Amino acid sequence: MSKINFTPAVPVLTYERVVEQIEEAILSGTLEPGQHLPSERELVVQFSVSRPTVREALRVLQSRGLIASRPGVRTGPEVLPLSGHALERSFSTLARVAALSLSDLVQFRIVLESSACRLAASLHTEEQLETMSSAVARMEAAVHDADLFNRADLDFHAAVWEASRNLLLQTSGQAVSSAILGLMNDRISVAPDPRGAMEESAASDRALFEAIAAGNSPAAGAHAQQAIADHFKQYLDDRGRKALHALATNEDSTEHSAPPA
Amino acid sequence: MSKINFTPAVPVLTYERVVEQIEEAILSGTLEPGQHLPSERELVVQFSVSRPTVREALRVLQSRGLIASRPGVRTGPEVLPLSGHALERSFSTLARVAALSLSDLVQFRIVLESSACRLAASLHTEEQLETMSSAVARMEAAVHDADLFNRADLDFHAAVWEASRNLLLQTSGQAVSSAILGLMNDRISVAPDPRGAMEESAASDRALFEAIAAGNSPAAGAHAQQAIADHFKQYLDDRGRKALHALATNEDSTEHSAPPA
DNA sequence: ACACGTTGGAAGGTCAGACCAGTGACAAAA
DNA sequence: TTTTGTCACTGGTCTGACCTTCCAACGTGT
Repeated sequence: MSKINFTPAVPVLTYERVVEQIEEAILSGTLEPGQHLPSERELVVQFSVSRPTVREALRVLQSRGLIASRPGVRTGPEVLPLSGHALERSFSTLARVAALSLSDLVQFRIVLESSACRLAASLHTEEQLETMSSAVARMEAAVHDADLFNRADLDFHAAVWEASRNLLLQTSGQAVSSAILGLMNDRISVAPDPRGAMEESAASDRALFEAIAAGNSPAAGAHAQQAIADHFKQYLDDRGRKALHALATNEDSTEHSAPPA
Repeated sequence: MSKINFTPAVPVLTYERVVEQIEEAILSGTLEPGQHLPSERELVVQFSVSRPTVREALRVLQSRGLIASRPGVRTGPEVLPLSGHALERSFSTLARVAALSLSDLVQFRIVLESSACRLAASLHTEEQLETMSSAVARMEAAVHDADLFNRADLDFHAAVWEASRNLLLQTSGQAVSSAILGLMNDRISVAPDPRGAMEESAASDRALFEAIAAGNSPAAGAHAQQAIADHFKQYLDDRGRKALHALATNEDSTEHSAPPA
């Protein structure tokens, strides 16, 4: 009556064991970002495997964004700081294959960013508020220069993400934003009315900033949702628009300060 | 004074070009899940590169969850259906390194799952409602059997994710849930009071189900948030608890139906 | 005619050894 | 001191080989 459950005796691939050991060393902090792995030939000796095996392992780690290697550098492959790069690629891949899901992607971003804004309103520091304030000011001053404007816009949103104090939310949000940008660039390239769009965008970011600064979480969340929905409305399908009502914080909370039409 | 700008003549790695071509074929649908790539030796001929190069490319695609290869099979590497596996790994990796972020992970799940419940309340189909209903009933009938109970619990949540009608939300949510489970297993293994916990869990899922069935999005979102916060309260840090108030739908919307204490 | 064991070839996994094109530190030359 | 050239070593790629595993076709025996 003993409940022994034998586990399948799956063969363990050699390169996988190399991956595991190196990954463990990186994730556990034994190898910190900026440090370097031994050279491939040295790893061959240490793991007692052949160079192709080591290289396959390094390729896998590379594709996971954990290391980077360049030919000629004498210090060996470098351990990278952990980034959302792999996460972003996963989002893009999923978005591309899941049929017609730019709408889903936008909806997802609304969920993430409005939550981040709620959190930011509640948890922000003075310093982060400074950063946001300066970024919004730079946006308003740069409606004539799309390049400067976009940079300030990115800075503002980055500050909001950071103020949410949730690294996972921050990384996922930025990854999904990048994924949206990437897919949009594949379909449409220019905005019809740059100047007007920038002014609208700056105004909505200003309103969002003030809600965050005031610590008004529901208003901040509502503003973020409205801003994203306006900005990407051409990409939302019927279901996406219907979903907005379900996501609205409460029956009428989006109306206590009308955003610019 | 001409403005010629030479672009950097970066070397393009051979295996990367192989990856790009195969990935493009898969993502564009030319190669569908279940189909097979040519064998490694055949790819060597088609790409005019050596076998190690082909193998490195295949390893990368494999680590991205796009293909799978087994020795001996005569049909070549198989194209896999796209899954959130890579996404889940990304979440787990991020969660593991971002210091002490089980709290962040739980917070993130609250954001995703409460949004999914809001959407599910608004967009569910009759069939999905059936599935949820049956799953909740099975949970209530299985408080004596942890195994059966957990399976029904998973079924219920899977149905909710599916009813959100957002594949990205669904995949991310399930990925983050799996990541939480994985990390919890590393830290603590048994619940102190299985029976009581199961009854509580069943009751809160029942309440959640009724809110969804009634199409009450705010209530569904609030129930989900409360349920997850209760279930993982031991993993939430101070900031996480404070954040709950910011995420609460509105000043008092969580109180119009008191969840079980 | 059917079922069953055998077997050969093809697949992926691994290895050893080699060459090339970069890199970077150091020494020689201006 | 600054520039230039050298050279050892790196990663990128290739060749060719061997092993184990798998599967399909074959040839048995019933």
